[in-house]
Amino acid sequence: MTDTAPEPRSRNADRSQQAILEAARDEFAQHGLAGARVDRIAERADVNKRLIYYYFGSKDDLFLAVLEGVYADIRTAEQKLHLLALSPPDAVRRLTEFTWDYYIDHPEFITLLNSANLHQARHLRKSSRVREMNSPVIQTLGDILERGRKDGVFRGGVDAVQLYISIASLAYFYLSNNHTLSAIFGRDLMTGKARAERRSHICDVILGYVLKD
Amino acid sequence: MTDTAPEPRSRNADRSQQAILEAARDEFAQHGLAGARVDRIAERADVNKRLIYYYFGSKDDLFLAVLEGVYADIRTAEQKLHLLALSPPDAVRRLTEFTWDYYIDHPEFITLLNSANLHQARHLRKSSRVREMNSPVIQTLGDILERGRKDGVFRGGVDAVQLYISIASLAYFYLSNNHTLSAIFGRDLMTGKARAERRSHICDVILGYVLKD
Amino acid sequence: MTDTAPEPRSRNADRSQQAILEAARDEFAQHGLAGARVDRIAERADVNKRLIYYYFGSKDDLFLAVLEGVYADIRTAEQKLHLLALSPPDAVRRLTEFTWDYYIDHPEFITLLNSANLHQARHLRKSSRVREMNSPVIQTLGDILERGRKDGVFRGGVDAVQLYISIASLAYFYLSNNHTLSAIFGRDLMTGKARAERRSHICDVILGYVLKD
Amino acid sequence: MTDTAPEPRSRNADRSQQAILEAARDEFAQHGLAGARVDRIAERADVNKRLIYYYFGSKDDLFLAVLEGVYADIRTAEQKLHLLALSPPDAVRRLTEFTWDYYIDHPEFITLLNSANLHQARHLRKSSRVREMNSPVIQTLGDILERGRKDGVFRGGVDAVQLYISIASLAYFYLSNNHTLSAIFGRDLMTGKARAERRSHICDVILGYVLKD
DNA sequence: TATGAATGAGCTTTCATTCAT
DNA sequence: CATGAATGAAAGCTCATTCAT
Repeated sequence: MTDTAPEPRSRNADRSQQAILEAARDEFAQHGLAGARVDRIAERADVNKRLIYYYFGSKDDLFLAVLEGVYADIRTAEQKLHLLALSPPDAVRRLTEFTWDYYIDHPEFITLLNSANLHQARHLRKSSRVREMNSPVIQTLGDILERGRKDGVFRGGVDAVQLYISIASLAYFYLSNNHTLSAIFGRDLMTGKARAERRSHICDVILGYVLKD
Repeated sequence: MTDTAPEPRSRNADRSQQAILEAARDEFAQHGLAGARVDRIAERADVNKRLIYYYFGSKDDLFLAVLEGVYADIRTAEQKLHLLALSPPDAVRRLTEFTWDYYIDHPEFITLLNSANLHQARHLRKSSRVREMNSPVIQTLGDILERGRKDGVFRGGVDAVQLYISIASLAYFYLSNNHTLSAIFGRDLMTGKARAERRSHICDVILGYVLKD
Repeated sequence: MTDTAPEPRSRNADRSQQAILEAARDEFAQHGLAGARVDRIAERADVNKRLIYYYFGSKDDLFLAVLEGVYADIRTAEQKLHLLALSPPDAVRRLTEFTWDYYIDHPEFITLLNSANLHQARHLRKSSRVREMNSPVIQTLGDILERGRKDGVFRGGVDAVQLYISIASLAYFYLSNNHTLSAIFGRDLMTGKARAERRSHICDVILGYVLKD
Repeated sequence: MTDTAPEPRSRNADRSQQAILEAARDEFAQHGLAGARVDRIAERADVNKRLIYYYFGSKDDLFLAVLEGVYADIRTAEQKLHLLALSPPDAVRRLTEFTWDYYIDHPEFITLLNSANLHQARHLRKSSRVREMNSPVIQTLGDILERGRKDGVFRGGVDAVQLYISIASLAYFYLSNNHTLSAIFGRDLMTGKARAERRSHICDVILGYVLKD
């Protein structure tokens, strides 16, 4: 009966929480954990600062909540890839392109992860939610590699975790460090052309590696 | 005879500046720019806090000085590789292994770069010194790729900058993000064994890519 | 019945702001802008130092708020003089005596103005409030001078602004510089007798000037 | 023989001291005692900061030295007026115009005096030199007033000290407070025309007062 | 559920001054 | 006579957090 019954009391509550989370995500992404300001988060979210503490307890806990959110988001997106419906080479390419595209579309993901790692992931280790979210794509990728090997198109002995990390590496580092790289190489790595070249290069590297000669 | 030249009057000055730089490098590496504390830097360097401002002007400028230092260090180390004395495949492997080993030996390099990028490299852009330090290894790598292609061992069409970034990517990301990755995959990525595997994997990926089938 | 209206929620806020303003006025008057200490202001006002920044933003802005306050005060007092109800000579004498008495009763006004001028009134120029407070007494004084001239008791060609400044000058300088003057002339200029003589002298000078022979 | 022999050792010493005094005078005039920076004084004087302490002991003592200097200067200038050679009205006018002109030419004099007074002249009271410099012009002015009265051109009962202070007041206040006055009256009081008008007005006021009807 | 007022601890930076040569 | 190196104390200001309603 009351399945779809809206709970009027919690409407604004949900909205406030959501607004805080989004504001916090942007603020943490932009300034890092230490550089982020609770005041600015309240301002961005257009809520009273006290409310942040009411809902999330502390700046650190809020940061954790943000991290859990962005992790859940990328897992959800991975889920929709349906890699098993593709041939092994296509699946690997698809995953590689998806990874790049996702980072491009969610630049905050990168700086948030960097912050988490600066603090030695002490936030994540506290979070059972994230550990349970353990990427199911690893299992899938393992299956694909195995099938490819059986089909005679993939080389053998490839560890799914290593490959998954490598795929992420090639996209992540370029975007995460684009400012210093651009400064050092004296060329803008974020023009449309440069990005297309990188995307293509990454696929070449990954497929050049997994494909049997 | 005058080998042991009389200590110049600025001897202690140099020592103080050096001590500050090292302490700052560690502090910034550990806590990021915003999280670093000038007090702690003074304590680590065993100098009066005021002296930091006397020599470096501000926290930001000190950060820049640290960045310039670590960049100079890695450039110096790259210079000693003598890649041109090796066959193209050996040279690429050597560069790849060097990159990994350097990051392993200088973990502070990674977090410092992350901090610099969080702030959109605004520090680096102010530094003509760094821009002039523009990696000469790129030129070398280009030559190697060209020679390998002529020898018929390397595929053609490989951009030296892209390859250089990819080599760095595969090492950097693993180390930079090892905390979150370890948490997510539920296994310690920094054991001796895991590191050896990664080192080997990276070489496989890079050589798998550049070598002609 | 509701005479003793319920304390509005901001009651304490107002009280705190007022306490800060008063404490700041005294501190700035005593030590000048640069010599004033925010810590001391907090102590004098018996509020947390942080609250000063919460309400006033910065030491400079607080100084401006103080200036606006003392200007508003003297304008209010001038308004109550009802000069137009007096004969021209009485009105001029009244204004002159009021000016002297006001400075005597509000010694902080003088040092605050000196501070403002040391900083080239950059605070005041930012304040539209003060500019709008443009002394209406000037208009009144102009009317009085004109009437006196028509009555044949005042000399002609007297500029109201010049006269107003001169009236202020004769009182202000004596009080502002009384310390150096006392030191140089080797006599205490602030005894009751000395003050009475000065008050009388000022009236003589001003009236000796405006009155027709 | 060696009457005019330069003392080489003290040449630079004198020059340094003089440079410091001038730099300090400007710095104190510009920023007040509390706002002045010893570093800036050293910079302005182009001497090592340590030298300031070597010669003057402390910031406070340096300020006193500056004060003594500017007092000596104005006394010297007054001495050259030869007021006794003039008719009483001319002498009074001459002194009035001199006072105005001197303040115009030495704006630092005004802010320095304000600073001294802010600190309740505690510096001056320590200085026997200044007390001994007790303005001899007072004596002269007294004589002039007496002669004028005997001549039947001046009113009687005029106190020389009061008159001297009034002459100074009318010039000093206008210049000292010109920034706030300009802001309030919304007109620039320092244009050439405005200054000429003030100069003339001051003479009118003083002579209007002392001259017998 | 929501909020304006308030705070203690600590931040970066400044400053007059002294040390050592 | 002159100076670069160094410092203790304290300045203005910030920040995450809590109180009171």
